[in-house]
Amino acid sequence: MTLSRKLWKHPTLVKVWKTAKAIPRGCVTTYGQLATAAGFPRAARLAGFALKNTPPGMKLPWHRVLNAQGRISLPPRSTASREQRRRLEAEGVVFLGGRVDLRRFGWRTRRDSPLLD
DNA sequence: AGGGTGACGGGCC
DNA sequence: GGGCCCGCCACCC
Repeated sequence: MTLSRKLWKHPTLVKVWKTAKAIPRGCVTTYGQLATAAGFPRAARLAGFALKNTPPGMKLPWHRVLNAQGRISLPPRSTASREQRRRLEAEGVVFLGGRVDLRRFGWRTRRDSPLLD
């Protein structure tokens, strides 16, 4: 939105958006996992940047991305954060004490969690 | 070219 | 568990 349209074609960001689209309904992932799954390990901030600058109109489950503690990373009382929580709960994701249990609802990919599955 | 900034994360107290 | 402190990638002056 606030940034230039040139960003919308940036290959790195495109990969992040594309990966985000694959997050299944009812699951959540973290910024770090999203970045890793997109091919950029240790670039969690990149994932946050990409989501923040998602091209208007692009259909993508941005609400399924939480921080590593299972919390919503948007400003606490903002309409955006409430919207995120509302959407997640509508998919059956449960919040306890403002947190989502990533072991229960976390999206598992082969690449970033070889220990599981 | 270099410094500041994020919807972040992991290591260390 | 909660702060701090860096490192991370890409963007912006």
